[in-house]
Amino acid sequence: MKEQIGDMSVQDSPFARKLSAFVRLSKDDLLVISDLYRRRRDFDVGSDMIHQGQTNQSAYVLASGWASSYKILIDGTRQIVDFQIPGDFIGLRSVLFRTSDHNVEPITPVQASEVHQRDLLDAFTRTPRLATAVLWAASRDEAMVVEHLVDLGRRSASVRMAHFFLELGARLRLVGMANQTGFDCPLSQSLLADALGLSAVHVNRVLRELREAGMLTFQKGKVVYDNYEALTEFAGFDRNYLDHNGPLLP
Amino acid sequence: MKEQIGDMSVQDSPFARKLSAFVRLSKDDLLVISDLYRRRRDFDVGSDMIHQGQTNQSAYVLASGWASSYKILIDGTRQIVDFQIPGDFIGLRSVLFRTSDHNVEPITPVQASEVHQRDLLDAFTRTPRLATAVLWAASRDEAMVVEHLVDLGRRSASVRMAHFFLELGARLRLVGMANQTGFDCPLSQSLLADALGLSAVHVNRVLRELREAGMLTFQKGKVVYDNYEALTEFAGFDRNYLDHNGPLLP
DNA sequence: CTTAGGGGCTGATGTAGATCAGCTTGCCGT
DNA sequence: ACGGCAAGCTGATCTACATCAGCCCCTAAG
Repeated sequence: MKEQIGDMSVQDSPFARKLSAFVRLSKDDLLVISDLYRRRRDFDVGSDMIHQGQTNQSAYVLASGWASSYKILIDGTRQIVDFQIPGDFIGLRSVLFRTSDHNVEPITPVQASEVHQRDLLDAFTRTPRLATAVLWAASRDEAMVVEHLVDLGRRSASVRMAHFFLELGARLRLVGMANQTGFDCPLSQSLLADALGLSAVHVNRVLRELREAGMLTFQKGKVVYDNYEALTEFAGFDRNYLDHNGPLLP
Repeated sequence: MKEQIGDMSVQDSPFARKLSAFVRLSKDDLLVISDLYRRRRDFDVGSDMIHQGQTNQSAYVLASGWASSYKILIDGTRQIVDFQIPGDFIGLRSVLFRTSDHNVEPITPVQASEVHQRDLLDAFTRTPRLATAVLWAASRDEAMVVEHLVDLGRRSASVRMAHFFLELGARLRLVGMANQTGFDCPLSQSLLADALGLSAVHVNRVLRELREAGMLTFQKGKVVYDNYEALTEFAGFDRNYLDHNGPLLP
């Protein structure tokens, strides 16, 4: 049971797969990971996984389902910082800082492995490569946040939207949940609004715009790339911005 | 010479000081750091330290001066992601990803220690605590980027500006370059504009607004908090958002 | 079957901030 | 001792998006 996650072995879990992409992990490393991985938990929509201000929080690795991490402002509005999909690490900062600076909420029912602070830090000292791997993963997340920052600062609503769906598609493809033609997407228009810094009304109009321009359709929980070429062109999307050419540590 | 940086010992360098704040570092750890720290380089305004797309970049630790990291868009506009002040790590992502996803440019003449990719990764395997420390520092940077994201997504220009100067002041205070009354600030209004996602014209008006409201004055390279209380209130600034209550690893 | 609530959708109106245009000041090089 | 040029500053106009208001449709609960 220790090396098995549901019916797949550790090496095949999205998380280990993602880490292996940039730091080659030994059998021992994988064992340490599988140990971290033991505790499975389920969350329903509406029950926060992590929330702002709370201390001594665990982190999680998402096994299935989608989540969103966000911040609430004094005036009640919120800004979604990112969506999490299977394989993503959740709440790393709330572990490292001891008190969480953001919320994480399931968008669909979620299965996740709980990782305790102590276990994580122990694992780092025992297997330094893992620490490097997690640093890498954290940096990749930061790169995405930076890209979102640029979106909000300097791109128009429609370009922003296009960029968002291209990035999301690229991420989902890495875990086999999307292909060139599109993907299933459980996000509502108001979630999109909170992520893109727009009003829900405007999200609706922009989606129509993209649809009528024959570039992308998002309806009934499905995203379809009607013209991938035109869309990447329109968004100025760097198509290999999530590829990082091979393992860093051999 | 090895344990001395200029005229101060390693433990006193802003970088080591920052890291020590959250991971207690042994004498050995400090030695490894001082070794990383050897290579000193100077940069003038106008000569990029790091630029987008370039591979096999070094990282740097800023010893003196200010820098800005930014991205350029296809249409020529740019978005500044963050400013770096002494003690800050620069270009970590460009080392971990092997090719840089952003630019870094000095704002004032800069002195920095160059850190080679190999040395950094070696240091991680030799002293796992250092890896954890750097992970922590990277996460702290991410937290700031997230805060900027919220700024751009959901805060008005004036609140954004107020928040920016409060955060900057807090960071500068950590390295002894500011106090409660204000600090020296080499940023131009158009740099502010590129950082806050505004036009230079609007930055000017917002600065006037804050000044006339008696909250903050930024003129002739000096920031003065005219009414710190009112300002934090106005910005909804969490005054301990960069404190992370003591070392993570004892 | 009826209703209540959430998501999507649309038109009308309002506004924060961009853009354009120009003017002033200080600074740097010749 | 003068031109050039970046930084700051200001007024007038324009526009991308928000806000407000209301409709339809679907599902879930009574």
